[in-house]
Amino acid sequence: MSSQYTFIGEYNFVIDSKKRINIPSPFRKQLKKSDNKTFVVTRGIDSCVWVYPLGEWKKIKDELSKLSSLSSASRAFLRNHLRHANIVSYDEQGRIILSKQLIDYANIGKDLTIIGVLNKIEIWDKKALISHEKSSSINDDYYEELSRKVTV
Amino acid sequence: MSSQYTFIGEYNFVIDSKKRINIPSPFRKQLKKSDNKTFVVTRGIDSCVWVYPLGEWKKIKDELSKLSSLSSASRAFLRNHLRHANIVSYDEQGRIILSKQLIDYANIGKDLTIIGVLNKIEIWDKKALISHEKSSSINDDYYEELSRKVTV
DNA sequence: TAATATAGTGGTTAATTGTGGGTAATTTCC
DNA sequence: GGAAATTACCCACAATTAACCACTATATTA
Repeated sequence: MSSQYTFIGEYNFVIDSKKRINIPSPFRKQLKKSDNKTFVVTRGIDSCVWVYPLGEWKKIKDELSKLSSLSSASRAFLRNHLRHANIVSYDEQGRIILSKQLIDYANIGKDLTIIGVLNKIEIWDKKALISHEKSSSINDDYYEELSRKVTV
Repeated sequence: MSSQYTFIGEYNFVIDSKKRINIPSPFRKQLKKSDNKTFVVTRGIDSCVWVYPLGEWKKIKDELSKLSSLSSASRAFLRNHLRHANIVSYDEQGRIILSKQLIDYANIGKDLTIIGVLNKIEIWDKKALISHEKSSSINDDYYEELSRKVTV
């Protein structure tokens, strides 16, 4: 199940007073017509925000749809994965709006670092990312994540 | 057989003195013309209220009779929950009215948390949800497995 | 190099959303 | 039946959000 998207590179942007965040133009250009200028944003594993193109998120949704509400573990899992997600479209200028919850979660101040991670985009508070890198093993996390992709 | 509805995200609302509850606007916007601004509300399996768009509800009802794969206990369980269903339409402001029975069942006070769970919507008492999260012990292995499956 | 397009950022205005009430119609109860 | 409570159907409004418009800096093209 290979992704059609290849988001790579790093960008430094700012968030404005209306909580609008620019999605780097090279990323937007990769969106399909069917993505309808729409992303799904949610909590990342570290204190960052994950951004998926709508089409990519639909794959996740399809997996989630298979889970039965009769299982309490499934219910808890669904809740935890869905409640922090938002569907957002970008405006004429290419910006999306982040919810206050996600901004708080990722400790987003003014300066951001946006990173392409293959099929998804990560939004970090600039300082938070730096200290996260220092604090230890960002590389481990990525390898961990990559290993998951290859295994499946 | 995936649903046409994709309710996701979390909203914090209040219930007013007339027991009216606002359905988050992004959820209402997903309703089809044929849903006729109408939901079916019923007891959730956890102590929350489940809300289905009318069309989705009909599908679920139909499916239920075909679900021979489920144990009879599960079917009985589900039927029992579906039995307490009410049909409600939302008013000009987008609010539905909850029956006293459902309010009692879900221990609904003033502050609510509404969560989109794909084809249905859950209404929780805010505090009740928090304590439910704390108390419910999830099977870590299973949870881990799910998250591996879903992480794209 | 001048002209043109694009990308990122900032504002203004108009519409929407969530919440609160009021009043008439309906139901419930004695 | 009539009083009391409940429900349905309106109207109001502050706060938030969405839809535009504008400007600057960089890159591209002729």
